[in-house]
Amino acid sequence: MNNEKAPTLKDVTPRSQDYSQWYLDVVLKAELADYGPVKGCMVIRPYGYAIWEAIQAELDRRIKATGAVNAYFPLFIPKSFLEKEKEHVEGFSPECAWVTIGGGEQLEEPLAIRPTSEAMICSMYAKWVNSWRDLPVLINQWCNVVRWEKVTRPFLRTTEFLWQEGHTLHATETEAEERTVMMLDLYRAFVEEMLAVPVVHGPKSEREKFAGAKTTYAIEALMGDGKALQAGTSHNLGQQFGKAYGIEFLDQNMQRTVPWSTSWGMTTRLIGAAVMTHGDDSGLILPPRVAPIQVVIVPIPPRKGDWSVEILPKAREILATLRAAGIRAHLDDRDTQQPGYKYADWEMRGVPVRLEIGPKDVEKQQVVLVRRDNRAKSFVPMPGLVPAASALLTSLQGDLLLRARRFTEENTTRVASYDEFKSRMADKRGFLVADWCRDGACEAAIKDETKATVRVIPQEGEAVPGTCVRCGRPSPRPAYFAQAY
RNA sequence: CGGGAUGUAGCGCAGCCUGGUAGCGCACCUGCUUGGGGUGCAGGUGGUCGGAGGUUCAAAUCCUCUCAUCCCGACCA
Repeated sequence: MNNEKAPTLKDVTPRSQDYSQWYLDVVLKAELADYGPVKGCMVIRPYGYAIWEAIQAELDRRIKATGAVNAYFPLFIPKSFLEKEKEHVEGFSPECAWVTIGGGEQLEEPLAIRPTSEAMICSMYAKWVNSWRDLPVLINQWCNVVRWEKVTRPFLRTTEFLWQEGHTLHATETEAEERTVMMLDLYRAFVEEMLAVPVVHGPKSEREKFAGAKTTYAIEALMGDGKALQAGTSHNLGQQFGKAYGIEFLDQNMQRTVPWSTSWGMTTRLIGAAVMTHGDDSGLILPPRVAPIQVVIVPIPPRKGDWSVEILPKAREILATLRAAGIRAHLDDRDTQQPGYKYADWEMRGVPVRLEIGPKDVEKQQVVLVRRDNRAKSFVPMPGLVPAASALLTSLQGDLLLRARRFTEENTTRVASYDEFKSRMADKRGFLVADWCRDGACEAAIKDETKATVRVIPQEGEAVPGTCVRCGRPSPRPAYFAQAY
């Protein structure tokens, strides 16, 4: 049952009114992050960092399950290292931060603060790899990187951000391509299962690919305002980096061979993706699997007398029971706030399930459970609490994905004419599925005229050739277009 | 990096035009009260007015520069 109407948080801009202001409001007021003293550098506060930790824990587990291991490489990259791969340096130099002074003295060679670690890691690989027996190399790193961005937004685009970057070397081109696609699929599954964010996936256009890559694959999610957000990338780097950094191995035929490499990463941007995908006018809605608090217990004091006599002990007992069952629970025992205030407060923070325990419930040996997404209320007998709470969390997780998927589908449109493309992009935006000739000039013109870019070119299913929505030349299969974050 | 806006207490704002030693609401602290959707009352704490320089007897207020944030455009996880 759906109870009271959503009380609008008086301090959060309604999502329907101003999406981007709403986003900033909830990120700040739910205490996920705060602005630091340097432009584009945010502080990730404990509540936001706990989400990142949940993401890290599971993503790390899944990455290791593919055979990769973790390592750590230096933050500083000598200028000459970065310059070895031409396309790569051209792509990244505009957003590089440089250290030129150390210990009070001018450095002989400037050091880049890593914008990504291909240069550093490949240089080390050149020392470590000699034989086909050394392959594959499958290393992942969790770290921070810095990219000097002009326009920044908390989590979505910050000057410094946290991520994982995997870097692999393979003896064959096929194996590298398999790895690239495998990691993309791992990312897709992770984002859908953990963050309940549905994505489209496939290779990028030439124009949108990673600097120096042969092919870039990406997952892209559609946000509530109809703009697409790149949520993860996996690059097939071919032999480019191997050649540039002098990596060679002796293969089984005693031939000196340059290995094929890949790299793949996901970032703290995922937190922004989850916020934008699921939130509502009352604030955040966190997917249970990454929510720092899955169940918040709000004790209701008796009309007369002391809540510490009966209510609080019961609430503590419930807290212990839930925690023992592996549910991340929190007891809000602040006696300075009213229950109603606490409801609004925890809703704003996106806690998936609220548990109310008051005099009436103690009497009836029950608790009240309320879902964050639709505020549906259920009365649960105390003995069945753990299974009921678990089931509620599970179904909420599933429903969030379904709801987001429905939204994405409803805002994905197959367009046949450029007029339709333009009017649609000027109006509701969303994903537009359109045939495209693969010509970069045409792509650039589309961006000029509609602000939309090629997000991915999905490969599954039969290729149905068509004609380019803009110029009419042949198109092997349609691409997904959207305005991007 | 261009165009626009903003910056005064933790948050939201007034004061600036017309210079004269800083105010309101919320939050916070104390006490009582209240408690199943943001209780109420009373009393209190807190600000070198984003920063630097200038004009002036005197600057939150006028001038210059600078930094940050937001919005709109060109480049990017």
